[in-house]
Amino acid sequence: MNNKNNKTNTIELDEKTRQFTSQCREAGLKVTPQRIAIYRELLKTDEHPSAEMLYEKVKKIFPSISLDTVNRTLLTLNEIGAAFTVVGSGDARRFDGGLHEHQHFRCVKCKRIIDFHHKPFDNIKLPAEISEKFTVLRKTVYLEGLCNLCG
Amino acid sequence: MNNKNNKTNTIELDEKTRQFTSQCREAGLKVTPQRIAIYRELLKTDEHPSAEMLYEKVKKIFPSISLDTVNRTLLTLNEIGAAFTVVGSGDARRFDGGLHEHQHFRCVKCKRIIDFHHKPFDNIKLPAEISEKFTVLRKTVYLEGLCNLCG
DNA sequence: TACTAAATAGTATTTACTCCTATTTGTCAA
DNA sequence: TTGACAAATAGGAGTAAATACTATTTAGTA
Repeated sequence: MNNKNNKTNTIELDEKTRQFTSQCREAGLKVTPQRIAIYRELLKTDEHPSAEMLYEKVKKIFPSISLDTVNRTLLTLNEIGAAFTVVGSGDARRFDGGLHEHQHFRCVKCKRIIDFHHKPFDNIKLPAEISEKFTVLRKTVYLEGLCNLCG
Repeated sequence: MNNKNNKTNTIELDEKTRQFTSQCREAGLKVTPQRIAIYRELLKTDEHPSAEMLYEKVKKIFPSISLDTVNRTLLTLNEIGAAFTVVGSGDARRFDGGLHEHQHFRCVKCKRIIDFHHKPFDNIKLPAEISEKFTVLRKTVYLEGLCNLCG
């Protein structure tokens, strides 16, 4: 292993880019240099960037690219499964009276957050690797998908 | 049971309000009617409201309340543990190249998202109650806390 | 009852994201 | 290879969410 963290090395990156190109064509998407650049910048980092963060990186390659293009492209990648949005990110902050132990299911379409309770999820055991290194304040099982009304 | 979902009935609500009052005083916070109203409106719903949603409700009681007050108050409640923010909500959308199966730890202070991988978390078994009712697209164990740099 | 620190109202600003439109470009078929 | 067309992009405008700022009000207390 000569690559730290989850970063992708050059050979892997080129291979992934080829796969990505096919994936675009299969999905009926055009293979634009901007799209490739955004994809590659995303793979090159392990910092889970926002659209804004990637925009700054891609701008070094395409100085005239717009933030909207970066954002739209990332959402498109998410749709074809070439990249993912970090679960739970990107929505307005929501609050919870939190009276009982429970877990959340979030509908990606209508954005409803629905409580459910499954006892085995109440006390998840963390690996020592994590609990030694970080102060874990909250741990939960989080589900996303389509609710009964949207599905 | 004559209360649907997680909604709190009147008796419970009054009891919770008393507890909340003590909790404020213990934390050195003033007990203002606005604060009480916000807290009670939060408990009365199971829709996991945003600050904006609660603002609309509380405005019926205090027509001149400001959105900022609602938002600040909710963040304060979260700090003293009288309410909770829904895990993962309230931040800019973040993306992930998602090359390998992994889970996320999010630092609440610096907002870094850190990957970790704990095999037992890869295939969580859902209760039938959920998988029958909803189309679950993603399921994950999500951790929040303080990272090694902020802790 | 009067003082003080904390909280609030109202407004302004910042940030994240989405929408709109004219222009450009990748793809496909002749 | 070229031309047509749908898709994608650039740039800017618009919208929503969250935060910051400041003058005023209020809860706690002595």
